[in-house]
Amino acid sequence: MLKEQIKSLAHDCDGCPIRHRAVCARCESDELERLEEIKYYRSFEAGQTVIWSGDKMDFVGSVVSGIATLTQTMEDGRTQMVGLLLPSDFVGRPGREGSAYDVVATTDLVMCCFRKKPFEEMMVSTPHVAQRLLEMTLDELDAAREWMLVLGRKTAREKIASLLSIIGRRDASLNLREATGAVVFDLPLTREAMADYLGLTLETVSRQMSALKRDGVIALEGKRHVTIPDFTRLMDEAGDDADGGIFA
Amino acid sequence: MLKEQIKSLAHDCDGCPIRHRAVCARCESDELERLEEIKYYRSFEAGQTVIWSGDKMDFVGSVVSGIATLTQTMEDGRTQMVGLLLPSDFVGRPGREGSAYDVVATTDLVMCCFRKKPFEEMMVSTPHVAQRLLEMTLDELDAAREWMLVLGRKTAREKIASLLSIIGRRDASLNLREATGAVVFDLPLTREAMADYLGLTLETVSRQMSALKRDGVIALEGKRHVTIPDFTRLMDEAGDDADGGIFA
DNA sequence: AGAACACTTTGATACAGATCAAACGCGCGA
DNA sequence: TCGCGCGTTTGATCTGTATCAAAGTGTTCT
Repeated sequence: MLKEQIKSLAHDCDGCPIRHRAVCARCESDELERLEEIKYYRSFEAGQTVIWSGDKMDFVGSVVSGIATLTQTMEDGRTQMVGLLLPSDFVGRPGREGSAYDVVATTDLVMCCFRKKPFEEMMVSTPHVAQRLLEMTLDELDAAREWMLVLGRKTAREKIASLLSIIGRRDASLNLREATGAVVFDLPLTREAMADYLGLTLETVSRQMSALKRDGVIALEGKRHVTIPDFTRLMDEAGDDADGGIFA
Repeated sequence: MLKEQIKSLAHDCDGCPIRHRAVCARCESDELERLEEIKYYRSFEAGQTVIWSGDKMDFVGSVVSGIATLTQTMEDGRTQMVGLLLPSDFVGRPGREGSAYDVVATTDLVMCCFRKKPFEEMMVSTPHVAQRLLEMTLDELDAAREWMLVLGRKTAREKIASLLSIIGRRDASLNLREATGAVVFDLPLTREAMADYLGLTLETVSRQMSALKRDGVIALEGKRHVTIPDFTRLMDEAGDDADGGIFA
């Protein structure tokens, strides 16, 4: 059924779900035509590795649907997630041969790819692509730095609350909000992936999830379906300034 | 004497020490002239705050000499360094009003500034500036992600070794290498700043520095002058793949 | 239905690094 | 010269999270 998804959106940027948020967001229709010429879709199943760290990357691209992770691993197996790729996020670095990270599909994944060489040429000739990529890279850098504060200075409980608030914020801005004001979403990550994100062990993640549930900060249905009755309370637990930008 | 420094390099990009590495690196001479028109120098003393988090930033700019830090602080005072700014590094984000971080001069500091509005206009009209800024931002993102692995997964000893190896690598590539092959440099950071960089307490930093010294991984003269007799050994202690790219 | 498997929860214990506390060294101004 | 202050070191103790271990849940395959 992945193949079906691909067929359904093949070669039509106008109907593309990420048209207005990805690298191509700023492109005029003539620029878009040039991109269409060099683009192609690839799909990956949940768990599949998209790129191995160190491998030569001959393409760059955008996540169209699904979720992928960027991880770094030490020789002894310790691993740290360094990026969480959601639809519209960009993968790969123009001007670098190999990937510095493992890219792994967390869910079934569809990517819109461009061969690297032609894309790099477009970067020079099409300022709108380069502009948008700069903007996206700056956003990613901001996110990485916020994450550094989480990794370096927050307690396990605060880390979990921070992660839930990041995911909840994103989902709230797009779709799922209950009439009551509660935020509801499905966790796209296993306990182990959450641990890799936060620099914890999966046991600690599990314990802190149980604790947040016991304290009424979150409600769980099954292991993955999360309800946040009071988002401000969650932000509080995350140690973030509760300036509540989301609910403005 | 800061004023003297400023005078000595005022308005002459050709003699600028960061000419070939900063945002202006790719500029042709006509583009450089346009930059010269909107640039001005500012100097800061060690310890001075360049920008407060949340403040409106009406300029962007490059570090010409000295060192500055980017830090984030929680309400209760926990702080995490999220960037270490060396000569040629860029400060500020085109397209954002306020700064998300405190920028503090760690040593006496000279910056080459551009008023934000004209600089943003140049970003559009001068592709070489935008191209170079993208490249630099991607490098910073890579550095931030390497740092995330350090913060999330490394032990205190590995963290210290990682920091020393980062500073040592930079200095080794520029200048100070002994005939013996040893790397020698002055630490530009206090123990407290190192702790903020690494997500540790200053006591732990001090203890691990003592331990590395005791074990012969580093030698100290005074508190700040560091000698690394065997860089590969240090990389080992940092838990990094000792693929020794520096000494290639 | 039952077995096999992946993911998760919970418990007992160990330990790295935090915290609290004291003292050291050194440059600087009086 | 003294003494003050800042950065640093070192010591004693505490604690949050990792580690080791076992059992629970739910899903897929036969």
